[in-house]
Amino acid sequence: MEYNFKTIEQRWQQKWKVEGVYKVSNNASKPKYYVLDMFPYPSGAGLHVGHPLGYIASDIFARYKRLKGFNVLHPMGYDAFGLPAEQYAIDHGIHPAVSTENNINTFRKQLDNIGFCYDWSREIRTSDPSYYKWTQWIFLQLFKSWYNRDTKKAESIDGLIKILETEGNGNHPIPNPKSQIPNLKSQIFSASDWKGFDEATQQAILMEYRLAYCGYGEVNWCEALGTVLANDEVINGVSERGGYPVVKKKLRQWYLRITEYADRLQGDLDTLEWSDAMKEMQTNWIGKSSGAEIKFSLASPPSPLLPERGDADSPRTGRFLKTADTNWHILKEYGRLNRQNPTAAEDALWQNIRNNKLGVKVRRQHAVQGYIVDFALLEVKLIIEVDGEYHNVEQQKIYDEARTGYLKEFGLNLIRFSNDEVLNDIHSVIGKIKDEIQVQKKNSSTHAGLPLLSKEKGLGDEAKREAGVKVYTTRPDTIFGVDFMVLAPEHELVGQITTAEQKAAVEEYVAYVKSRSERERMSEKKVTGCFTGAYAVNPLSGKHIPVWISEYVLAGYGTGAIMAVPCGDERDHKFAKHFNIPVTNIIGDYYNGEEANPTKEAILQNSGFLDGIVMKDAAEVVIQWLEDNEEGVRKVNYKMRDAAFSRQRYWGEPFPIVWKGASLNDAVGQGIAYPLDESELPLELPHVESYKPGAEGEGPLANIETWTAQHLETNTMPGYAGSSWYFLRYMDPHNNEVFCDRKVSDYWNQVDLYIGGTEHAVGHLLYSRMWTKVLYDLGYIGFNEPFKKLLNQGMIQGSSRFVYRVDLKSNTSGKSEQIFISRNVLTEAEQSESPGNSIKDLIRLKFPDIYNDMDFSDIAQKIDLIPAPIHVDVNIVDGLELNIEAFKKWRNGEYANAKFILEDGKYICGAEVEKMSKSKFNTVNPDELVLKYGADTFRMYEMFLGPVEQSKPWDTKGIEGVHRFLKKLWRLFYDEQKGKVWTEEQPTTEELKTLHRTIKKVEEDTERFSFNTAVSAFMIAVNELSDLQCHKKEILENILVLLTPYAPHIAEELWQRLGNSGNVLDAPYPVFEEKYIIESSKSYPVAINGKTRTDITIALDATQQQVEEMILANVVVQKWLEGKSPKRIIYVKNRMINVVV
RNA sequence: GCCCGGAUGGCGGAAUUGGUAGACGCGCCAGACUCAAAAUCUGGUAUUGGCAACAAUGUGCAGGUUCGAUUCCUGUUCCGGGCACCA
Repeated sequence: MEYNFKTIEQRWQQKWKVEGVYKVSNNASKPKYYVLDMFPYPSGAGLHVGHPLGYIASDIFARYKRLKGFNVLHPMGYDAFGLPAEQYAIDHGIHPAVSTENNINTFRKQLDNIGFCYDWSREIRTSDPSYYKWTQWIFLQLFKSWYNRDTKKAESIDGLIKILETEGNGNHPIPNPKSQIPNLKSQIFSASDWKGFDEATQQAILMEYRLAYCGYGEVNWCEALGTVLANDEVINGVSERGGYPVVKKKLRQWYLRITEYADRLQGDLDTLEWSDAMKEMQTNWIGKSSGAEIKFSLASPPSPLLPERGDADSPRTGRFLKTADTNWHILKEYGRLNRQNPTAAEDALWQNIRNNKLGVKVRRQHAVQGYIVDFALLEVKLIIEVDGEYHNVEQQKIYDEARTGYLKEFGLNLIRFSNDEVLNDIHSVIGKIKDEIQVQKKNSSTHAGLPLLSKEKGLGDEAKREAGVKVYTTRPDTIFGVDFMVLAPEHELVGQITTAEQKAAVEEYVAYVKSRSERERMSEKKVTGCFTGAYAVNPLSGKHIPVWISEYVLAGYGTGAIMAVPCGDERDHKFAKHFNIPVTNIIGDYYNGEEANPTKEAILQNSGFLDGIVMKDAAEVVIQWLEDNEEGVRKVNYKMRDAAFSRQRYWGEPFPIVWKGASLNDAVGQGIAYPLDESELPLELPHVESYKPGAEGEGPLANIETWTAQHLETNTMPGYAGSSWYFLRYMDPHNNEVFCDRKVSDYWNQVDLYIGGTEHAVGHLLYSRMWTKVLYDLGYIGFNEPFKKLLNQGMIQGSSRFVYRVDLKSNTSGKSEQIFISRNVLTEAEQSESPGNSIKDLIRLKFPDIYNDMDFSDIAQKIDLIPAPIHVDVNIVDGLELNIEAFKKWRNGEYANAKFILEDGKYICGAEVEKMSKSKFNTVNPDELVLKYGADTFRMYEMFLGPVEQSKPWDTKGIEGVHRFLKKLWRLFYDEQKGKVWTEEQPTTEELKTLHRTIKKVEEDTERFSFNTAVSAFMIAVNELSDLQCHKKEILENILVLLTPYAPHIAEELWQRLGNSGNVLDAPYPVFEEKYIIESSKSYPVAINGKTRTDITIALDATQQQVEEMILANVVVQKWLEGKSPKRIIYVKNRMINVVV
């Protein structure tokens, strides 16, 4: 009786399906376990052998957990929205819904072949309206929420509105300090301000808080194709298809405010059982760093007319009567001391006006125009003084009046309160201040001339210039080493600061950068940049430094501007060298003049008051100085940016958003975004005939009149929308009331084991973590991390085969000839002095007729003589030998008339390991292997290839060995001639030892996902049992249970044949017993000086002394000792013995 | 460029905590069964030298720590993945 896998596998697959054995219940007394595969995108190419690797691993583990008594959730479905289906629709005119459906059917058929234990009653598809209804619903929750930094969680936007109505936003500033809202003068506003705003302004402000918000972002715009391109569709600034130019274009986009979650996404990594590498990748992506944001004011270039700071003797220009710099610092120091020792009245007032409680920033003990004032409200040019009794003295009154008058001259108004007023009637004091603020605000438009100065050192006369340029640095300690500044070319100040002479050069450079992708910009080794003509002033050293722009500074990172310290940063150094900018050395011998040194150990030099301090200590000193002097602030920065959450595409979830309030003729996207009512969900994707983008680059939905007439959003959601929460839907897939019943998600909780590739390290895995946290904050689920344990599967690579073709064209007949040269013949020719001539000679010898007919004077022909490799289908190559007959028939006989130069009568192909892909003709279809060897063999072979986590090339050849193993297993039960051979005899101790060693090994290996070694353990067990001629049911049925997760079909068949009732799927897992494998002695390796020379068998309970005696008596050891006595004998129990001579 | 992995016989890989490098399988070689082939079974197989016993070398490369390193450290080369619109 033979092992007939075809019948066996079909029978059980059928039976399991009919009996619904994989259907999982949401309430069971058993403990739960949730095993999930990463959501597959059903591509048109179908499965190749690389795809099922992770699915087999998860299937094994799910089955193993089931045997161990768990209620296991193991679902599967499809991430069915996506770009490829849309591209296919553009190319072939087939609606994405149709091609996706077809692809899913193929996918499913292929999966079923392999015998997975998915509960298909829970299947979901993201493109199904009953699914994306809930994707839209969750989007609305994001839209209707904001992140409260005080409570550190997402909360309803209604709560925020209440706060704004009662206290303004002083305690909850707008998350993005760079945001600009029309009609809003200050980022901070009071409750009454808020009430005064019109609907559009209020909504614009709320948009700045929403977790899903609308903003503007750059996309790759290809004018010629009239479409937005993905990054990987852009190569060297041109489109991959067609090679048309691609530029950056600003388009309205939706975003997720994932940056608000940066800290939690970072911190909660500690609670996850993910590989360190994966955590590290997420950590780097989040990119938390701490340092300082430093303000550099802008200066005109150094010139005789405008004195350098610190040049006290120079005449001051214009109306700016300045305190000499030396005095300025003294005043600041006084201010600092005063702040530390406030009077009772000062403190009382301070507590009532700090933190923007007035809607205006208030500074205490601030130096203004040569005086220290108690409180300065610079935005509204208001000074508040709180006076003690001595101000009633006559002399002081005169003095105070003079001071008031003096400040007034500068447009500064001063109001004065006595200590008593403040301490006894704070409310009326606050009221007076508020009134005064209003007056000042009204007057501000009439005050001509003076800018709102935050301090008295403006050289320019524009507010923007005075505002200066903020840079973020993680190395404030290097501040004195700053030799220049670099802005991102798209930095908003570039246009304003560029001088007339540099204008043309800057514009040209900005245009160049616009054509570059972010990736290209970061990987560029060549140094490029352009001087703006502007200079910035280092706030610590006063030094004027040139301001450059360069592509290596990205607008989205930090402030979009860096202070360049060439002696400490490699890129800055290259830049300085390239543009001949002098380098200041602040690290002494640590800098060799050739290379930057990013050390933190150096003792600072050339660094003003920092001289002599070790760099790592200096950072703190600098930050302190910056904060004390209001030249900068301590800052935690994240590299992570808010996630772009819209696509200008058709095949994705529509946004449940309507734009209202703009005039009727306005395009969609103007006015105010309002959410659809939840009862209107799902907002179904309309049918389209064309997938062309809208006129301004919007998605195809912009072309549908019925859509735009309703002012519905024309963008669609990106691929990761549906996949960010799908693991929740599997728990409760048919619920029409909620996305997932809270009771059900409480039962299933987190995904216990999540299996998928590292390519999702930062995309999908971060987004779904964020969504989970939002849903948790809003109380919809009870856990804040989706995937407890993560297992990364490696890629299965293809092993490509190449043939080498020489193309020749006849001069006389115009006929072309294709000659294929075998790999090693070609190698020989290539290694000769003149490869071209060698190949010519080969052709002359082998095909004189062809040779004589060709004219080799043609340059093109000469070049073509060096053949380029051509991919050939791996299925017509045996090892490296090409099947020439099959090759001639390949591709509809394209190579039917090919000529070959062979070696030993064979054509040997070239080989290379590459990504498995149809275009490389190196794909292997699992269906064919299952047909030939069966699903059980296929499953075990995929596992046997090597560790799941590791990438490895596919080689079909080894599959025979696994198949042989299963046949050998079968023969323990049934003999071809004799039929049934299994017996009910009692097992021997040897047999029990094999069994229990196997139980231990397989169980341990499965637990640690070392499936390849588990397969090998099965092989060893079957080999041993064959040697022992063991056919005993008691042993064999245990092996079958162990095998069930790996080869379920054969295990079930034999289990039933042994006369067991019930499915092997639910059999009890064998229990390992130590007593069967205990040994009394062990064969120890004996090394002399670390080199193994012999073995000695020693009792396990031997003492050091006994061992030493045995060792010294050993003949081999004596030989190596050569009469000397050993220095030391190392005896590690159960391991080895080493004799040191 | 930056971040994360990986590298062990002809091939895939094993060695779980620093302790016999190469388990298991493929391939290859030899043998048994057979008229023959397939299938199956048995034995051998890191490299070099040697009839053998045995010896030397050997885990990408160069160093280091250690009685002992595939394993830990430093540097380096090559290959794979990611880098924000592929999913």
